[in-house]
This record gives sequence, structure tokens and C-alpha cells, in this order.
Amino acid sequence: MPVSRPETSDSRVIAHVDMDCFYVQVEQRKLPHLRSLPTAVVQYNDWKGGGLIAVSYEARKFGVERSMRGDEAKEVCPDIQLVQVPVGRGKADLTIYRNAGSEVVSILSTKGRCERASIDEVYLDLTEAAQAMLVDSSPEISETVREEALKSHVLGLDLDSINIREKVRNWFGVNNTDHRDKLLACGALLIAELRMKVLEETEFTCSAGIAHNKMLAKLVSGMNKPAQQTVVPFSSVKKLLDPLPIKKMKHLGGKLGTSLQIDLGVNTVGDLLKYSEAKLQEYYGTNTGTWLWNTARGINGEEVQGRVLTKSHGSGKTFPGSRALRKMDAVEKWLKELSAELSDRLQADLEQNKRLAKTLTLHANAFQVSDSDSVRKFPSKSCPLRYGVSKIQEDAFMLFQAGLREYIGPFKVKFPSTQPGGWRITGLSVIASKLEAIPSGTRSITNYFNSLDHNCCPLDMLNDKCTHEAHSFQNEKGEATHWYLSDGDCSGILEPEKCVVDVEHVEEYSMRNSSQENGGVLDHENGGVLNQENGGVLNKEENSHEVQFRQYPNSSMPSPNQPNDDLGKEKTLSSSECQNYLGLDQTKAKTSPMEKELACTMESKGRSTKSPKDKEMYSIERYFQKWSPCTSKPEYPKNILESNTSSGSQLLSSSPSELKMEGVPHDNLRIGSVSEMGRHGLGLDEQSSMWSYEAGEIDPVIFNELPVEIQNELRASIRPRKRANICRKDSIDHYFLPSKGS
DNA sequence: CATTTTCGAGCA
DNA sequence: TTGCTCGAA
Repeated sequence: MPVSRPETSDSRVIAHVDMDCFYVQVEQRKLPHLRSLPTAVVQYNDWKGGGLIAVSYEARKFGVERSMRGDEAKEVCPDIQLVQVPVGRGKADLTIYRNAGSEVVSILSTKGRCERASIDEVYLDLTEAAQAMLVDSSPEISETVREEALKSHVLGLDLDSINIREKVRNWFGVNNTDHRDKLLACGALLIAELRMKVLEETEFTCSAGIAHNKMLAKLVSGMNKPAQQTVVPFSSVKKLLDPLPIKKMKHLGGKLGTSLQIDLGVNTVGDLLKYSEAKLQEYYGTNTGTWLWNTARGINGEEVQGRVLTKSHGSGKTFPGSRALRKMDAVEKWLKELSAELSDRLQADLEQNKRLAKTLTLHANAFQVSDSDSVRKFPSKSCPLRYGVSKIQEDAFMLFQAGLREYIGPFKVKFPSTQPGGWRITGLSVIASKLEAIPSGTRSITNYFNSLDHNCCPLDMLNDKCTHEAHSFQNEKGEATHWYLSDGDCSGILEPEKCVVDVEHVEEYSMRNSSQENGGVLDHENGGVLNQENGGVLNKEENSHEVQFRQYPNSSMPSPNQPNDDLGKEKTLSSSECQNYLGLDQTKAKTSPMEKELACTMESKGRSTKSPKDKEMYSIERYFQKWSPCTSKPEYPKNILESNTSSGSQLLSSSPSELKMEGVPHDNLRIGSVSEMGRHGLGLDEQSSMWSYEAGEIDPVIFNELPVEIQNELRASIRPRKRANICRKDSIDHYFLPSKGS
């Protein structure tokens, strides 16, 4: 249920950015000949042509809709291009879309607090940037950005007016004396700039809503699609909401909305105004009641959460109809596939974001083969997550068996069974959650990253060599909980219980390899590096004991090595499993994480490398011209570029001469990733010199997810950027010059 | 039991 | 905390 939060301010500038038919765009970027053709993305296609999950706007004109089957789409649009979602490990693999979403986020997160709301949606809090733009006399706004902003749909302006362009221009101009409108106008400019930047660097178009809160921004972001933006001035909120069907509001599309319609006769948001807050609370409880009351009035205090990374990773698959699983072997096989994908994603998260998942959850759907429709819920089960592919696979299967016992237990029904009364599995998913940043030092960034290189690990000591990098992770008590190992070809997590290391050796090693600066010992406060006290965690009492499943909520959980009476399945550790026991899987990973990372960076750099000339000429409209069916060649007709510049130049600019202000460094230079830094194995001096970055050089996505202490240290160490050589003019009036006509 | 596969929020 | 439901995309 929604919870009502008080508005912290009535003049925030919030944007909601929504990618246009995102999966289609990702596929069209890969296959440019599909651009401008009616296209849809389907997952699987052996059953009725697959299910559509994204539909291009060209295809929508034919009546093609999401949730149609491929075959249905072909009926209404015979020429539709159906592209399949990549399949890996026998299931749909959404990785390319997730990564494409990250590309977008890394651009959108440069101007304010950023919340990744879904794979293709982002909220931005642009309040500070908008305020700064009002205070600053010389905003660096290019002509094309200004033009793009002027195409905004500003709600509440007289739409039947002959000259809507002029109206919009006036709204953006000084004739509009409402301070909040000025802030929104700045927001619209910022979003226009961001949308163009997204297009230039990713080739994706998006639409956006700009308003004073998340609810309104979200409501209108899809109102004008594709590739357009919509602004909700404060004064037009009521006109927007009153006639709006109640189900259009976020959170009211489901049962709550239906209840409002049926039980209260509320069909539009305006209808809701008739009910007092007390009455709504009486019907729906305190929180929801207040939320409804506020929602009807366009009041919404939800903050934009500064979160650009997902909180969990899940991998699942359904087995509908006759595909329902009926054998334990099949369940195990699919759990292995799902777990392998999950493990890959966890490794990627660890490398890219330095986060570890703490909990593994298994969920399944089952049904009973019988005439009676007793569709009981298969209980989901969780356990502490242990890194390593085979660990996750084993644990997932254990969790399934625990759930299964509970599921069939009271019914004493044999599973699996093809007999009536037996049960079948129609869905399986494994979820890794409680993702936490690796424990970070409170003192030094240098040590934080240094620890990744200079710390050694039990495995190395066993091998008597140090080709691996390692890093230990501690819990809140400072005890080592995991070791992260990587030698470039493989990596994994090792639990301290599994480390057979004698403590003297550890200490000796630690002494040898730690920095002189802090007394020869890096403690965990300085970046999770082994120290004498914490090294002691790996002591003789603890290092050999098998503490597995110790946190399971009930005793029904089987131990992995214990023979399972249900299945007669016995687990023994093969040599390859022993390797996995150490979180290492030599057969996997052909490309090192480093190589992958570099490849990724190169790719995105290459894509964004455009000549300055191209950049100046870019606009979202021109982008469409570029791909329109009539112009087969991507050309930028120069003659239309300069149209309308005279009117545009009056907007938010103190003088025409400033329009030429270029050469300001872009904020999008990236370092490959933080982990790349950590792998360089530099000495302290070299590292500290490497850390004097310019503000724009650090990928904000990475920056935001760093531990707060590190962020603060980074900020302090960042060289202040030189302001562009702009002439100083005071006051906001320079931004809101009267339009030519007045 | 043919939309699939994700994700997050809130509740008990 | 876990398990579950709801909502959304």
C-alpha cells in the first residue's frame, strides 16, 4: 500500500524519464535496418509466436499491443519485425537491456539525485540544479537544447490558441512571474539537455515528465511519446487531475482502484475530492487514507531515492501448461541454470559495484493435478547466500526441497507424480537480495583500494604464491565473513570456515605485505584488510568447522551433504566441486572480468565519440529525420538547422554572445570502473596521484554507490573544476528576458 | 496450469 | 527477519 509522506517543499523540481519502447530500441540499435520498421520484441516464439514485451510506435499504429502473442501481432500487422529476446541457459536473458539501462542512467545521474525506478525508468531530483540555474547568470545552454526545451508540452496553456509555440515561449520567458514555473522551466531545459545527451551517446530516445513531485512527473512522462517531454505547472495540477480516470494513477491501477470505483463510486481523481481524509482512512486505513486524500490534490512528498543500483537480482522461469515440471531431476536441472545465471550477475555486481548479496531466496509455483482446484502457495525459502556457482546451485536445490516438504507434507502426496493428486512445478525463481556494499574503510580511499591489491588470501598462502588478488569482508563485529578471490580468469567468494590456514602464517603474511604508514598493519577499518586481530578470525577453532545452514529458520532444512531420504540423493564432493568449494570455477569465464570491463568501456566510448560538428547539429527531431523511411541516408540538412534561432536566443540567456560559449569539458568522461582502479596494483604514491580526478572523470553511477566515507573523501580530493570563462551577470532576470513580442 | 520476468513496498 | 501480497513495467 502507498504511504503518505509530507511534502518537504512545494517547489521541488522532479522529473520522470521513461525510455520509449526500450527493448525495441535496444534491438534496433543492434540491427539498424529495423529502425523505422514496425518492430516488436518477443520472448520465446515456439508457442503462438512468443509473447510481446515491447512494441515500436510504428507497430502500435497497426493496433499491435504488448501482451499479444507474436501470431496475433502478425495478423494485424503482417510486416511486423519480431525480434527475440536473447536466450541463455534455456531462458530469456535480459542482460543486454539491463546494461543498456545502465548506460542511460550514467548520463541521467549527472544533474541531480537519481533513482532507477525500473529497467527503463528513472526519477531525477533537479531542484538544486534548477535553483543554481536561476542564480547563475550564465547557464551553458546550447541553442539546440533551448529549441528542444521549447518543444515541451506545458500543461494548462491554452491549447486551442493558434500560436501555441508563442505561448510556450512566453511561459518560459519573464512574462511568467511565478517562481515555481521558473524552476520548472529550468528543469525542462535540464531535461532537454539530458535527453539529447542520452540520444547522442546511446542512440536511445526517451520521454519525460517535469513537475513538482514524483507522482505528477510520472503521470505525465508518458503523455506525449515518443521523444517528447511534458511539464506540469503548479497552476494546472487541478485541471490535470480532476477529469483523470482513477485507474490512471500509480498504485490505483489494481485492486485499490477497483475498490474506489465499486465501493465508493469514484471514477475520476476529482470524484475522490468529495471524501474527507477521515472517511478515506475509515475505509482504507490511516496510511492509505491520507495517501488517497493527498493524491486527489496532487500532493506527494515521496523523495527521489538516490539509488541507481537494484536491490536484488532474480532469475526465474515459468513452465506453463504441459511444460510443468514433474520430475525432481528436471527441477534440479532448471535450478542449476537459474542459479548459474544468478551467480554470473552476482559476480558482475561484485566486480562493478563492490557489493555482496547476503540472502538467497527460492520461489516456486506449483499446482495439483486433480479435478479440484486447490492451488496452494508453494512456500518460498531463504538462506544465507554463499558465493560460487555450485554453492548457489546446491543451496537453491536444498531450499526447494525444504519448500517441497512443507508443501506436500501435510498431504502425504508423492512428488513427483503424473497421477491425479500429484503436484507439478510451473515456476521457479532464485533471488539474491540484501546486497550490501563491501565494508569500507573510514580513513583512506587509498587504503580502500589498496586493500584489493595488497592483501593476500588463504588460497595464495596455500599455493605459496600470490597471483591472486583477494579481499576479505567483515560483518559488523569485524569478523571476516568472506574472502573475495580473483586471479583474472576466475573469482569467487570463500567463507572463513572453509579456509584451512594456520593463523601464524596469516599474521606473518599480513605483516609482510601491509603498509608501513599505519604501523605495518592495515586493519579492517582501513578497508577490510587483514590485521592481527581480525586475522585471528581465521583461527584454529573456527577454520575447520562446517557451519552450514546454521541460520535456517527451522530445522526442516536439510544439510547439503546429508543424505536426503526423500530422494535418496547423495552428495559427494567431486574434484570440480572441490574447486567450486573454493568459489573457483576454472571451466567457466573465458574472458577475464578486467577484459570484459575494458571491452565494455571501449564500446561505450566508441559509441559516444562523435565529432564536435555532429554534436552541434544534433537534435532529437533530426534524429528522426535521420531514420525516417524517406531519407535513407543519415544526413543533417544544414538549412533547417538555423531556423528559429532568433527567438530561441532570448530564452534564458543574458546575451547572444554567450550562445557561442563552447569548449567546456563534458561531464561524461568515465573511468572504466572503480574496480579497475583497484586492480592496478599501484604503490601508495602512485595511487594517491591517480586519485586527483576532475569532477567529471568519475562515473557518477559508480560514485553514488560508493560508501559514503569514500564519496566524501573523493569530493575532498577532487580538483575544483574551472568555471567556464563567462562574464558574470547578476540575477535571474537575465534568464527570463521578455520575449520579442512584448 | 499460456504473459514472462523482473523489481520494490509494505505488512504481520 | 521471513514470507507473502500487491502493484508496476
